[in-house]
Amino acid sequence: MADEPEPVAKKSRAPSMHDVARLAGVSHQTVSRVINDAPNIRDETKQRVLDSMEQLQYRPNRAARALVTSRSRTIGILSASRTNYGPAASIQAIEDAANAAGYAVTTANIQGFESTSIVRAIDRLLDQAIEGLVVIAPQRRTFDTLAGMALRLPIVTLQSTGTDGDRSLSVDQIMGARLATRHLIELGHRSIYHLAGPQDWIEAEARMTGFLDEMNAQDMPTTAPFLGDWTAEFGYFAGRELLRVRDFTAIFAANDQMALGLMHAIRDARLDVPGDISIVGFDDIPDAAHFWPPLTTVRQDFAELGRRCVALLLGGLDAGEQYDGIIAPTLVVRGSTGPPLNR
Amino acid sequence: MADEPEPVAKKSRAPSMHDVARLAGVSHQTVSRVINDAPNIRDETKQRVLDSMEQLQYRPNRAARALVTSRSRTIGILSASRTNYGPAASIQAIEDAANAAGYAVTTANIQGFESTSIVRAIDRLLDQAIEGLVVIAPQRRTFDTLAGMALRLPIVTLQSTGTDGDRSLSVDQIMGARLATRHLIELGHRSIYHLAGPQDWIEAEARMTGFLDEMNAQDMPTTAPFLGDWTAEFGYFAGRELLRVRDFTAIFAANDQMALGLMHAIRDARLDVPGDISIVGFDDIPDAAHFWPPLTTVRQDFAELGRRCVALLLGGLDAGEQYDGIIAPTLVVRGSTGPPLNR
DNA sequence: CTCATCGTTGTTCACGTTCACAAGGGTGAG
DNA sequence: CTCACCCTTGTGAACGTGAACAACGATGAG
Repeated sequence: MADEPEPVAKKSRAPSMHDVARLAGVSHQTVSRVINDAPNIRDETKQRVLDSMEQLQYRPNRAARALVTSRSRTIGILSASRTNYGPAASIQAIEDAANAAGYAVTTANIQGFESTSIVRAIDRLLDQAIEGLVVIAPQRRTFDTLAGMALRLPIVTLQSTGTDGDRSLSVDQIMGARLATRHLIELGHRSIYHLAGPQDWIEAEARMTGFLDEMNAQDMPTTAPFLGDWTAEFGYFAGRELLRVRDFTAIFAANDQMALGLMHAIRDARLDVPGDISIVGFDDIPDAAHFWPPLTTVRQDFAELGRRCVALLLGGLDAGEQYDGIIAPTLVVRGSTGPPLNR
Repeated sequence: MADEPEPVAKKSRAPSMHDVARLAGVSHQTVSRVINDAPNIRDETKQRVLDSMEQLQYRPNRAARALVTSRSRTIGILSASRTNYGPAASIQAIEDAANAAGYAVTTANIQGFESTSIVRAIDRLLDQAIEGLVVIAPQRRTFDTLAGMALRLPIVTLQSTGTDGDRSLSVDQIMGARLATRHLIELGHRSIYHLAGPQDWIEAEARMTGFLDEMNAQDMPTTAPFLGDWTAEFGYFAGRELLRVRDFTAIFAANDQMALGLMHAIRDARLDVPGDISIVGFDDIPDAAHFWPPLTTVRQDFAELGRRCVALLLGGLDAGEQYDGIIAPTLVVRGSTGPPLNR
């Protein structure tokens, strides 16, 4: 354990500001000024510092900076089911935008359904000293828990909650659902089912609301929606159930995966889509155009959503921007819908 | 801007160890010992500290800890195309496992195809002072760039690179491809095409190798594989191209999305899957069971992969475990394959 | 020529934690 | 009774950075 020679490298430690300063023949504060490009530095000095940084492969120590400024420059994302296309695309976009703004991103996933799992996830984010929180694809319970924790953080949610406390930003799910429903009605369908998302999910509720709103607006009789779990698997079994009665000519599924499962069940019953039954989905995942038949669905611009989300979060608390936080979805008509022919 | 009263709260600052220490009537060091549960603390003292922490809602300051220990307890993930199911599932699993071990995770995404983009992504991770790096779904170029940067970090890649420098862990892509190919041969197919992934991708190469190996092993003639881009869209157009000649009875696609596109093109040509043409995919994404027809494919256990990945990274450098880093994939036979009937 | 001012750079401290070491009190052996 | 030792706790320094303030030289006005 005696002192070792260590000819060139002084320590195995990463170079610090002081090392750069020494090499450049200035004080560490001057180096700091160069890094944060403060005004009033002589060009020649600045260049010398930059050269030294380059030569030493210097990297600012984020922890030290965070300590002294008490700013972590980190954004937290709280999400559920991040293997689904929508959340994944949103996370991606948020991360890109955050990085561009010099922020890092950490994510935490809600594992189960109990609220302890939610608390744990938020705890992990708080441990990271996040400066802002984005909530993706949430369930109502998430918000209740969040509200109960009384966080002192800017929070943006990617789905409108209806509550006023936090700012939200979302694709207008209700309008999307109305577009889908109206499309079916205009094709001549009179008996339309809705295969909804799970109870308690904000998005599922909004889509269901949109469906019921439009049906009522057009004086159409409605039946109670089926509650699903977003998976193709569930769509398949729901389809088999529904086909026992078959008192409908169209189904609006709350997402593309369930629509896929539905179509599977319908084909199994030797019925035709859209001849016997029309199907509309929601999300426009990349695969939807190649389902059989290609799926009519509602497109959400996840990337745009992510970008605006970060802008909202980092743009500070400039209110007023709060209410253009709604992005209009568009209907994409493909082969899975048509007039109710075989009846 | 005058001083405000602030009756109760001394500062708006978060409570620190000293605050806890003062409240509990001990020194900050004792608090530190409680947090890191060091031995030799009287139970009564410990409890008093815990109570104070609870009362003040104390949270350790990660930045301060990182500064003094020079350990960030953060793992970096470098990924490409994280909206795809495979990478997304892997990231999820890695994050869960890392969190369980008390580590945080940051991800960086390779945006384009130039190596500057790769360098930038790694730079962002290094700014976070990551202690280990996981590389997911990489292209060869990623590794070249990585090697050029000579990082002093433990690196684990989720796909075998063939190079010895870094430790890798992977589903055995070659074996998976052989399973798929053998299945087609055993069904009686003699002319089989391979729709491969993009050039330069490790996984794509491995699957192609597996395909060619098995074909050669069984003395089957092979044609040059088609190179795709993983998307259903490409699969669709590739299918249209291939069907102009139609000198084959089966196609092995390098992933499920391309297989989906292929089946779309085949139906458009009024041909039957599997009657006219059999299709095998790769990945077993959750939707694959509900494609039409349900897709025969190769299942990879992404979750297991992620778990082992973190174990490998954090388990330190205990060599010897290095070579059980291969997870066997399994073939899942569904409706998209059958004997070549209509010929 | 003198003094104020501005542009540039340096000095010192604080952030919240862990580490190395020291100090205090109790216990047991001789 | 005394001393050594262990258990428990405290003290001071250090990590790398940014903020506040000070200091220095040059410049320009009077």
